Amino acid sequence: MTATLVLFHQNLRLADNRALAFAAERGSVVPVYIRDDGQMAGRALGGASRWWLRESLKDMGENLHKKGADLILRRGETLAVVRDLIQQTGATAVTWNRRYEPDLAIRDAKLKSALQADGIDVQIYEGFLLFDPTSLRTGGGTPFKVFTPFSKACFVAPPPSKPIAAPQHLKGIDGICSDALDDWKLVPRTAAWPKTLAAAWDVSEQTAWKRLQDFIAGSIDRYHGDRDRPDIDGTSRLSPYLHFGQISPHQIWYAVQKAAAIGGKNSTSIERYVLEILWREFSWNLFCQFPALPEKPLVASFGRFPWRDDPDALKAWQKGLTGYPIVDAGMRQLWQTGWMHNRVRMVVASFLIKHLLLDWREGEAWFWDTLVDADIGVNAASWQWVAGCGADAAPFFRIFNPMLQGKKFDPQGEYVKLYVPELAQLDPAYIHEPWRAPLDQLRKAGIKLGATYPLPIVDHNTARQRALAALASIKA
DNA sequence: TGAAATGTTGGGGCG
DNA sequence: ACGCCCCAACATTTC
Repeated sequence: MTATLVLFHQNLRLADNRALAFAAERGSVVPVYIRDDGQMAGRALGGASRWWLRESLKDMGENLHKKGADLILRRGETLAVVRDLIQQTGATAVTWNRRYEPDLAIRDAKLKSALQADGIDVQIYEGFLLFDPTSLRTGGGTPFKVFTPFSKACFVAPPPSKPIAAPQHLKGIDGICSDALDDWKLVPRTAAWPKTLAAAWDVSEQTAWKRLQDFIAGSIDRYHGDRDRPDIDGTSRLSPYLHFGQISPHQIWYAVQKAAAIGGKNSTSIERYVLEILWREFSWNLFCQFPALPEKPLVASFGRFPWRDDPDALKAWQKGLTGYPIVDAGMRQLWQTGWMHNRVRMVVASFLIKHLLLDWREGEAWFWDTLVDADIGVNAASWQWVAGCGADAAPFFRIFNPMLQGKKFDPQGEYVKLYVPELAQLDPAYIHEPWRAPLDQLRKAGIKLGATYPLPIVDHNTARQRALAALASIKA
């Protein structure tokens, strides 16, 4: 029997894991998660992600143990750790699922050649993305910068590989020492956070799969209409599982395709959902082509955009104290649950950038820290999209009106009431613009604007004009 | 995967 | 019957 090291990064699952399957077939399996702080590329794991990672490793460790192999946790420089483990286990092969972050891909390529020079067999498998970002190109051979043709190219590309089952059994190796997960202190910075996150999420591979099945059996049929409604549980909420790999996009792709083939579901809804999965692919495609995506606006003129410096406004946004209920509800949902509904993400992002004129990178950094689904490629591409400086972006002048967005997508104010409880007693007619409510209505609802709930930190019309003027200033 | 400003049309009230 | 105004409803343009 020959031993194989399986390096886990983001594909933290047993099913549809080709690296793990390769190792299992080959002989003994040594599953390893290496915490290499030198590989953070200047960006440490966000707070919510630390919590999710800890839960993921716990769950996957248990699942691996049940199959017969114990997960080894190590901290240190990757090559050194791998060489040490090779020596201890006699492993003759190392395998992992491919990483796409441009700088990590370079590191992995170096690791591969270093190990090969040691005489080790190295196998790298796909898993995180459906389509190889380097292979999808426009007719002219350039990277896609527009979503629609990109998605069309996906549908005519060679189909993604079909998901495979988890190995039946794993043959482990005893006596390899591992760090204790608790010693890694993968905890967010506030003590209360893990509790609220744990109340919102059950982090396991099994849950991810069940969530997908439930979604396909239920709300995917109404996805087209409900996906924009934060007051309705109309989305799959798979994003964090997809980021950490409790589920693979391949599993989603084929499960949805199967449901479509069986029929009986609203086909517009199914297509819409698949397109959302492809937005994730598109984002990573962009990130692979433009490694500076998280830092640098794709549209060069935005390099001279007159962003304001206003720590108080930033803080008000982060805490959900802007005085605009739909914005505050979103920011508080984020803080409490590590997740925010997609429609509201667009609204709060537009508000930060356009109403407050704060740099989209400030928002990106906050999302990175607080989202359990924080994903560098998706986060960067999406913030640039809202800011109007990204690929196929919403034009900058598309400024969301928070009152209209609230009325349109949270018509009864149920979403606002849930996350902004100080407004819960207010007549729904005024819930998205409490400053317009008659005084007696406010009194009846126990609201004193400026005391129990803030007045708007900026006036909508004034802010809108200011944003348009700022845009004009960078033109030509 | 906007919103606001501006333009156009057509019905109805009314002198 | 006619012109005029008002204005909602819709369309187009502009930001």
